[in-house]
Amino acid sequence: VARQAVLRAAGELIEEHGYGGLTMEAIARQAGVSKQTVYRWWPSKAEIVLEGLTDAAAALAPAPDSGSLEQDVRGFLRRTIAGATPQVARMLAALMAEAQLDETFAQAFRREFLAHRRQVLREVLERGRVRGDVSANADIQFLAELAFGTIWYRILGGHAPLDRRFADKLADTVLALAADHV
Amino acid sequence: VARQAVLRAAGELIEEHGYGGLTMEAIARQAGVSKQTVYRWWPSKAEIVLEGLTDAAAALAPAPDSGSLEQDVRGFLRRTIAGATPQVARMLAALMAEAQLDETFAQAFRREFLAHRRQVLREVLERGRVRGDVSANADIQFLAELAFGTIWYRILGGHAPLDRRFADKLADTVLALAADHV
Amino acid sequence: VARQAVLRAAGELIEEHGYGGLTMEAIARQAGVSKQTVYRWWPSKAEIVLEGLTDAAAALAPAPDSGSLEQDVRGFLRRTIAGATPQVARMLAALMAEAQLDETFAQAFRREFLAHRRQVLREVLERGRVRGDVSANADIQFLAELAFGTIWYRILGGHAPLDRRFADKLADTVLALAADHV
Amino acid sequence: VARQAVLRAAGELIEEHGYGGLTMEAIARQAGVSKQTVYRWWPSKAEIVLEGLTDAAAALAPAPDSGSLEQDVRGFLRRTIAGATPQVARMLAALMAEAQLDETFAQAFRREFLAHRRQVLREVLERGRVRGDVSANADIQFLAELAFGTIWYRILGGHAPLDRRFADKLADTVLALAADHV
DNA sequence: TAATAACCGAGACGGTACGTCGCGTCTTAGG
DNA sequence: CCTAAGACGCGACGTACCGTCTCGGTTATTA
Repeated sequence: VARQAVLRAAGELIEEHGYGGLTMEAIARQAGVSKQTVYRWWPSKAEIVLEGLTDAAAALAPAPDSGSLEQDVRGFLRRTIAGATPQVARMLAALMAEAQLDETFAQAFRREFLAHRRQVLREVLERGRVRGDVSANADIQFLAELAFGTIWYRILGGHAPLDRRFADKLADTVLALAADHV
Repeated sequence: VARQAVLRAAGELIEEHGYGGLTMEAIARQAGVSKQTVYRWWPSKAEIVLEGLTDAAAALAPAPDSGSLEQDVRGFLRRTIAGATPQVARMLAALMAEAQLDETFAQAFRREFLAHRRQVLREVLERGRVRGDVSANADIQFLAELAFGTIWYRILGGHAPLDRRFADKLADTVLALAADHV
Repeated sequence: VARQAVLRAAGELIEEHGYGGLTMEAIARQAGVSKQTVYRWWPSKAEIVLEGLTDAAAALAPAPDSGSLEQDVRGFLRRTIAGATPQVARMLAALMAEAQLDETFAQAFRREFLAHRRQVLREVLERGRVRGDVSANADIQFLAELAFGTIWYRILGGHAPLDRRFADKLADTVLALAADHV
Repeated sequence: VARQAVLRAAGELIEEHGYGGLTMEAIARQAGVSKQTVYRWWPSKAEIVLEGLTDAAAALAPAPDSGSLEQDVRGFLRRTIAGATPQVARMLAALMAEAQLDETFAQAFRREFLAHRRQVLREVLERGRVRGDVSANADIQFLAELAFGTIWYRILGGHAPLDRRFADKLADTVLALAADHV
């Protein structure tokens, strides 16, 4: 349907002008669709971007239990960071920005996106704790914040790349702290 | 002059309606000042908020050399986080959001604010390295990202408080990683 | 549509505050219409007034051939002057003023309004010349200027009424000069 | 003093951008004078233009009694029209426009300028009446309106030059009507 | 010779209107 | 029925002038 055209148009426009230059009018124009149609399916441009991103992120969602904490954590962070291609990173930054501006969207975004991602990592670490690979002292909630915080900081700061080296260094750090070599 | 009134008005309006509800018109109205006057001194609302914040942040700027790495790091993070009162945190979140929307402001903000803050922490750690309190293996740049990333994540996510417990846990973590007990 | 409301509002505001107090903002407000809508249909307030006036002037446009020069001239001037009610006169004055201020509008106004009105009177006199009621010596172009000049002078000067006595005196004068009793 | 600079600047700016593009700010800037100084001496731009014009018009003011009606009338109209150089004509048009926009200025302008000029011509014709060169039937007030109306029409319409031919034709017309060869 | 006043430039200031842009809602016509 | 096309009320944008208001820095007397 026209939904695809809208999502594609939104992606192209973000690529071109950044989220700041993104407007419902422009999306409709670019998609060759009437504004009414856009509003029929999404309440705000943030939701459009969120859906576009969800599609792209569908691949990296699963956090399978490989039996090894290290492999689980490293795999999760690698997949997470690999998924944050420049285009996706821009969209994520846009959503985080929007969440600061629009309290309604903020609640949805924090609850359904940020908390959910933390939850996945926490579950990985919980499994590790059951197996004894995570120290009883380790604050799993804090470790999840630490990991995602560092990732988001690069996404938003744009001062360094989101590459595999970064993913591995982050994994090393999380694993070391989880093992409570601290 | 009228500058004070504008800064105060901006603070009040952010408090009241959030940054999303902040407009140049509203600032001018609230401050009892003409729009022209606002534009005379600041090119965008982000710059107003930035200046308001800079004033508030002037106090926590110094990172004195206490002779002890732990004291320096803990003190720096405590002061940083203590400075991020709810009101200040909202402003910081607003600026980070604006930086995602306005490439011009982004450059100024990233360079002059984010990079500068990292730099202060890096210098603390460099001093520790000279004294031998920081391992040669430790990646100081990464540690700074880790610390600020985690702080920003709480600022932007709003899911947990920016309190002294948090500051201390973060300090513990950074110090452990710096000492390379990993 | 909203066009009618705009034209009516413009008329009312001119009536109330004069053309000097007429603004696009006020027109939009008075008409209960958005500024965008006003600008969608007219490039300037002068064009709005011009259209409002054209509507009002539609009635007095025809200059029928009655077979008698005197009847044609007298009829034309009577209808022209009768059409310049105080309200219409104020609008005409406003347009003439605007034409002095806005060169773009001036060209349209002079060509499409002033020249056109002169043309109608000239045609009446040309018909009279063919019938021999207008002397070969008479300068028809000049007579048209004379007639409209005198009318406009009263419109702009506001020192004397635009009544039937005036129309008839003007008609007498034009006819006498046309007959070259001079 | 600075008054001269202001008057000169106003003239230049009208020449360049027309009265519509004339602003107090621009006059002050062009004259190298502060706005305060401009406001110290004139309440509005119309008054500045009026003064500039009065200076230029000082020469053509007198309407001497030559003893001959024809010479008086022809001389008066020739001098009047010769005084309306393109630059002066633009200023006159500007003032007439301003009078339509600003009721306060309108009263001054109509009373002190328009009425006064008509008065001069009426006096010429009155002298002619005393001498018997003007018919008892002639409406002197109307003749003055006719003459000035036609002149103003050319000034405002800009469709034909204000030259000596025009002045003479107008004089012929007024004289013929005055003599009541009608 | 100094003080004192008149005048000046510079420009900040509170306002109002400008003309444009995007919002989200609505109506209309057509496939 | 879903769509494109786009008019519409709304409200913020950033700019231009308005007329008023200090603020210092001349000149040009007057004491």
